[in-house]
Amino acid sequence: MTPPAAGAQQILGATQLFAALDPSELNALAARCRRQSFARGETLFHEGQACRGLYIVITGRVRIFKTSAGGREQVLAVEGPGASVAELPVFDGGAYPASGGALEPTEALFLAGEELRALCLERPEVALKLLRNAGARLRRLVGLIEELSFATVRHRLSALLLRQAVTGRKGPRGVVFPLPGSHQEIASRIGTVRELVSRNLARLQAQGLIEVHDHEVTLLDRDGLEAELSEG
Amino acid sequence: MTPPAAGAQQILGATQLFAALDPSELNALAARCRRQSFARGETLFHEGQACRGLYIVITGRVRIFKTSAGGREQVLAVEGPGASVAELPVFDGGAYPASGGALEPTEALFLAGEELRALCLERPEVALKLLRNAGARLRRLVGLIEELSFATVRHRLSALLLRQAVTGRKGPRGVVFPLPGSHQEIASRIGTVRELVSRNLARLQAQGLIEVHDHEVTLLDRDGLEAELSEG
DNA sequence: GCAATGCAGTGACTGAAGTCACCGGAGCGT
DNA sequence: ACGCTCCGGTGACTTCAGTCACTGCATTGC
Repeated sequence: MTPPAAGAQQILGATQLFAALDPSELNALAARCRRQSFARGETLFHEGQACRGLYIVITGRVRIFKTSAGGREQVLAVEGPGASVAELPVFDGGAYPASGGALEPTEALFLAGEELRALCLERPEVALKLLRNAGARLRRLVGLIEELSFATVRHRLSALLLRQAVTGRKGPRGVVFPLPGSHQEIASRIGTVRELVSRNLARLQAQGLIEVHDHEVTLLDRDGLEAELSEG
Repeated sequence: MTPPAAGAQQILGATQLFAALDPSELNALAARCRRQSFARGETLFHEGQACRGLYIVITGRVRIFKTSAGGREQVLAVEGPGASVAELPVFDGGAYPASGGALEPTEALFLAGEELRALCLERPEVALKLLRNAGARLRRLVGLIEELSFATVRHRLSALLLRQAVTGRKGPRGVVFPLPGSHQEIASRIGTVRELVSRNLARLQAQGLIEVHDHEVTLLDRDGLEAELSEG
């Protein structure tokens, strides 16, 4: 809960949400933000808490997740620098629908709900950006539903790896990229448990589609992995 | 594709989205809508089509669904009179993320995307309403993800019945309400197949929790059914 | 009346998902 | 060095989900 940061207006101006605002508006907005720091693993907000406002990620990554009665977690989204988190519950007045936690040491700006609503009335462009964001978010959630409903764990894992591969660098035997977290974390992203991630990674490796060392994946056979997605 | 209907402004004024507009604005908006009719089972729009605009349901019900490669369907939402459908893809410029079909003979107003965006800039309250709607929609999708990820078919079916029960009337032996569609339709709502709906309904009946005749369900033991939700 | 169609029930089976228990290694604090 | 915790791997097992095949029943249309 540090005081409004110097430089907050630059940060805000760099987010796509507020890019349309002019410097004086950014200044006014920045004055209303609080800068907050979170350690790795720390929680920004809990599912069920009344929603006070939204967070804008400056550095680090935030994961949004649900927890089951049995302790399993399902990740709904992972947001990095420049993204905003929990803008939507701000508008329907309810509680946070899920929890938000820092995957890494994270800096964020917090903006109270009223401020954002007031800004939307004053500058409708901001509301349009929010709606655009909401649309994108909706798409991703629908994609997750599709995967959970239609695809096996192996499918979902393959799809995750292929998505991750676009961030990778080219190696001698294929694209190389880091595993997106521990097996546990991967499991909670694709809606399963640790053991199945381990087994399915082993299986994909046995099929010669990928190779895993440490936490580095080499994509040996992209077409083969893509074929995993279509078959039963 | 009938001409702008007389009475369209009354219909629009009755939706929560446009309730804030005054009569002259409603009139202007109504002039821009097209009234469309759909037979039971007819498709309003297909997943993947470029999104041209949104629909406002007048009468009937519309289901939003995804189709898998194997032909299975997953229902994302069912919207009735007064609700709007596909407002979100209007704002992020992409294709419809899912298909929309009429569950019953349905009348709807179609409003082109540009009109809605223009209205949002002119009357930011409308944008706020849209954001509120989006929040509610998000909540429902997150709830679906939670169910798919954590709950068994029996859980999901029990939850659906309990949700449905609030619309029922009181009978001599418990609340009575209609099954929400065929087994096939229920299956696509809770993300499974016909046979499992049949079996699980039979099982709940054998446990004495419900009774099904024709398409009428009698909820005999609400607490027992709620207990299904919490256990493994 | 008779095919055609769509809906519901059920038995048998297969394969996927998840659980439990246990092992071994890496990193950390004391 | 020691214990602690977190992570990964694996075998054995149970339960759940989904598929296939077939039956019967009602509706509809010719």
